[in-house]
Amino acid sequence: MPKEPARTAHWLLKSEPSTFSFDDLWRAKGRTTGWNGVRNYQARNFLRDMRVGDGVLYYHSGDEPGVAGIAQIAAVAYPDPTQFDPQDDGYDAASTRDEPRWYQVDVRAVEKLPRLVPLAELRADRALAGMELLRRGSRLSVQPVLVAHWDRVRALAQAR
DNA sequence: GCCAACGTTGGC
DNA sequence: GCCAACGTTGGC
Repeated sequence: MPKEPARTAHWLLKSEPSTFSFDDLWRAKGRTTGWNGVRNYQARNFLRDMRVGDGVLYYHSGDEPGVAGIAQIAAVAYPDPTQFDPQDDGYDAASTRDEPRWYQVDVRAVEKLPRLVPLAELRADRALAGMELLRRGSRLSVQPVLVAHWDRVRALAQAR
């Protein structure tokens, strides 16, 4: 069997900072948390494509939308336990432990950016044209990011 | 299988 | 508060 080609993937994860901000992740035990609660099939499928070490742009939605920090995938997908908890918002009565419907990964904070890179600035940057995040009405909370866009966002964070 | 109604996300 | 863009639900 041929060896798998070297693979570096990059992603963007959205979070409402009032729910769980990048600083919350930074302060978490091991700077790591389980990314649970995803209940969208497309997003779920991306979660299952993730590998340990993949890069993550940590995006804040809400009042001050923008990229807040850099994280990485710390564990590949495993069943999201909240789907089995009737008290949880993400409870899914149709999901079974034998065939779980929803997955999560572990995410670890790796780098505080010198500043939050505002969404408006991303939109204004021609090098980022075509980024999923910038599509009108884009709501997907888990998105793949092209390496060129990854590099560009990180460069913008260092600018000014 | 179609589609209308409804709910949610999230920017502005 | 408004609205665009979906995803889901349920009737038929």
